[in-house]
Amino acid sequence: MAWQKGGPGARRGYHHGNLREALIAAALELISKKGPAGFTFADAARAAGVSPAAPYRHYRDRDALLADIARRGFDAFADALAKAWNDGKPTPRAAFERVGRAYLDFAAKEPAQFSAMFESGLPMGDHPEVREAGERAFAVLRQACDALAATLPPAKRPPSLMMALHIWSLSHGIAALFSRGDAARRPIPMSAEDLLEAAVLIYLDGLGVTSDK
Amino acid sequence: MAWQKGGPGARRGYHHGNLREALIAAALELISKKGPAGFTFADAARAAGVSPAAPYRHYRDRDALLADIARRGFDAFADALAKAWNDGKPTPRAAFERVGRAYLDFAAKEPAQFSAMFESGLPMGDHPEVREAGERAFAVLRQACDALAATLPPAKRPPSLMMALHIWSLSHGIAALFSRGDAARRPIPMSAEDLLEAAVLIYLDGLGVTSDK
DNA sequence: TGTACATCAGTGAACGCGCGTTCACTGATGTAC
DNA sequence: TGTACATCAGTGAACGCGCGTTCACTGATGTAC
Repeated sequence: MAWQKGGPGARRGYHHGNLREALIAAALELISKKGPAGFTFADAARAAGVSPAAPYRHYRDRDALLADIARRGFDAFADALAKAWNDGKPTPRAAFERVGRAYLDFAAKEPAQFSAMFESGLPMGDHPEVREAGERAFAVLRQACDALAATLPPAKRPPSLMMALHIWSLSHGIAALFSRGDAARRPIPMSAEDLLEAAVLIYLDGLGVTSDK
Repeated sequence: MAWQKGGPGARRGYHHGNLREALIAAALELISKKGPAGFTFADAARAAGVSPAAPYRHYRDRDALLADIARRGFDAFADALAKAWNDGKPTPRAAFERVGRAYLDFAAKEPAQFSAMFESGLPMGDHPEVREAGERAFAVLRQACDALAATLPPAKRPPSLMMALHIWSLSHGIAALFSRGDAARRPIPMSAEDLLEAAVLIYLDGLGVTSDK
């Protein structure tokens, strides 16, 4: 909760000072409680403690707010994946595992952003900046796959785009079904992280990536 | 469109005769256009050509209608998967591939039902019959994994529950990201079916299931 | 085969409610001189 | 350092709208005798 300067006790006056951020925080809170369809523009305004007309100073409509949340979510997601990848150190293989886990971590720790990113139903065509942010996140994964594929002899080297799509799908499926933090989650007798780790292990074995690489 | 007896020209009178089915059909139509959150009880009534009060004769509220759709979706899904499995004939391996493709087929051909099943945000706790139908569908996949695992020597045999969760997650991820029929779909340079087939191939290689089995 | 009656599955009018949105406004802030 | 003024970011009242839901009702159907 980063309010404006002045510390926690400093209550705002007529001007909120940070309404944009406050609206986003409020929307995330509401999304995590009731899903991406479960909040209204008026709800967000109420939660931020302003009049229902105030949000219009910052967003054209509810979809614009949701799109902004999704875009920021993808940016944070890309950052988290890039940090986990850490240029493939110490080995591409070890770093790769970290990327997969970072995917689940994000879904588990930021279910609201995750929802906004993947389940908001925003038409991608209407929000190119969201799609582009999503592509940046995917590019990190793609890069990791490139590096990992490069450890294989050329004859056995799989297309890194396909690899990336596989890992993305697998991670996304696990996250969507088992790792999210809300009521739609389905219970399983193991952790989502372990489930993904085992799957990636098997998948890489199938590709011929040796474990000690 | 199975109306009541009498053929296409037979217009109903005061009684609709098949309102329950008509409401479901209308809701599916609306879901496929605007997502599972994109329709109201009144919308469904209007689309079915009845007064806004009529649906209350059949469903307590909108969620009950949505849950019924999800339950029927899972039932149809389980049937489709079971049909694809076909008792593992001619070989477990070949049948297994069919099951995966059936998963994608369902998502592609019935995006509205798929949405209602996985993205409606219905709390599973409030709708046990939906959860149970989902479990029946999963059981088909589990059975297929059992049969496939049994072709491996006991020492190398993976837990079939884990296998089933892997394949389910992978299929679901691909379906959710690339195979659905709506605007949220992301474009990729290959078909979802081919993507899944390649992933399953690699995954099974990793497990040591030989292709000719 | 008729008829009386119970039940079912609709109607349509009405209601309260909250949402989205607009509007003229005004307090707070920044800046030119 | 003061002051006048433009701009920004809020207010709060108002509006039309459609939704969810209830209600007394009524047409259609099924059934007992």
